[in-house]
Amino acid sequence: MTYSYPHPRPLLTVDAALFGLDEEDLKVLVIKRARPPFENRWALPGGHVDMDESVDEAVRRELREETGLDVAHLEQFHAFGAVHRDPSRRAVTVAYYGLVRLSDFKVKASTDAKEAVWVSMKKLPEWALAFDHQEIATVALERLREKVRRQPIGFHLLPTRFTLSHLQRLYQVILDRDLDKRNFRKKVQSLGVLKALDAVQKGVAHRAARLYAFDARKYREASKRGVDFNI
Amino acid sequence: MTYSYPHPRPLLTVDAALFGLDEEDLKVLVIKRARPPFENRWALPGGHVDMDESVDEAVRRELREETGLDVAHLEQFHAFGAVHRDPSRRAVTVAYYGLVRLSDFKVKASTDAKEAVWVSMKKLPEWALAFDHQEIATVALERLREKVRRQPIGFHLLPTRFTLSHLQRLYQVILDRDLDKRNFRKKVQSLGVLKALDAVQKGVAHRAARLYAFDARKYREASKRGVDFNI
DNA sequence: TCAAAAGTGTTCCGAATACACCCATGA
DNA sequence: TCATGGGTGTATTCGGAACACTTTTGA
Repeated sequence: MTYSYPHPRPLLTVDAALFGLDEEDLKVLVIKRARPPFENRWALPGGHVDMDESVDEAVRRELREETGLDVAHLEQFHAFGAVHRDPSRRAVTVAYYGLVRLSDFKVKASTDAKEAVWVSMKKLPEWALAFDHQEIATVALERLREKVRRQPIGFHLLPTRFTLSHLQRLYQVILDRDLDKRNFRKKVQSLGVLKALDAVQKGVAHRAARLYAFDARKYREASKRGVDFNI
Repeated sequence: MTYSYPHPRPLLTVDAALFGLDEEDLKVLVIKRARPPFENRWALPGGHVDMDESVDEAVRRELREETGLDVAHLEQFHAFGAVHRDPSRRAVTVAYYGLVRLSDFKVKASTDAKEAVWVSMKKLPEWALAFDHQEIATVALERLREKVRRQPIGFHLLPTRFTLSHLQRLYQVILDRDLDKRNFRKKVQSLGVLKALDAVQKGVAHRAARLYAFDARKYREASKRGVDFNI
């Protein structure tokens, strides 16, 4: 069965730069391609847009199929449409970035056959990603940087219970600069989207820090009246 | 001649919300469709992406063909991919917004056969645009609002020589709120991207205002070190 | 002389920044 | 007892916001 059209059509795909944070760095998920073009090379997860699904649905389906992940925050940011970005055919891709809790992912990864690796954004060039995927990931990070200063979406990268130091480290890694501890705590607590828990860290070789959780209800309220997270 | 593929492919199009400012309001350009679907209805300019051009090139070509315009600032902002956004076929569009100097356009419009109208953004619903074009125009304006606060791209909507009151009005119309005259002048002049000309308005029934021009060289310098136009 | 818009400074307030020490805990 | 990170407050600076009157010009 083939499908014919009076004019040639570019292939329409979706790709996603999924970000995760571990002890080391901000990571992006790449998977090994099973098929040409770029067979056995590393690429961002993604695939074709089918006729009976929206573009947003397509990227969620592909992520489910290729990573088994449900992504906390997924956002379209740019369409990449250079003529030869895929050397083997004309393909235009709509790109998304997503935030993943790495603590969740580690479990699911073991149940999935696909070869998937979290790569430090700093080391991305060494991986020589397929297509224009390095550019896509780089632009994705730029957009995440902008977004994270307007909305506290960074929470989605952390475990559900986290310390203020974890949160500060998250912003330092994304923004690639140091933040003052006292000012950061003042600011983040003034947003009123954190819930202090009656619990502290366990198993650390120093004073245990209080645990906090992201309060989704307070956040939605705050979102409406406009959150300013310009740290 | 037809073109066949092993899987069905959505049609890929581009559309542009071109903004212009006149004495009355912020306007968006709509053109009357010559062909189905939505024949004789109003729609944003746009069309198919050809195989031998990038998506960015496609939108510029379509604008040239349909409006004869060269657009000062043109920026991709979102891909719209709902399944039934085009009721007659599966089509995904990459949307752009652009800024046009209406003073220039008026000349060119007369040399062009196409039926094109500048519609006030406030009256857009009355025009019942084809497809999801009203949504596209609305989102475009939201993005323009955000952008105009980070980069002084608004200049592209004004004649090359303008008064500070013109500029203030521009921002008031885009942001849909009043601005304080003294604060606005302080702020915009502190950006250092304006060049005061040795000329004043002519033919006004009140004190003539000084004319200014946008200084592209100073702007590029300012852009590099990061412009903050948070008025 | 009147109407209409041009042009111009100061005060106040809130937010961002800079900055250093003691505390609790487990090893 | 020591190493490690947790936790806390104040003073200063800067930018944003509020605010009203005089000047110039053509009709």
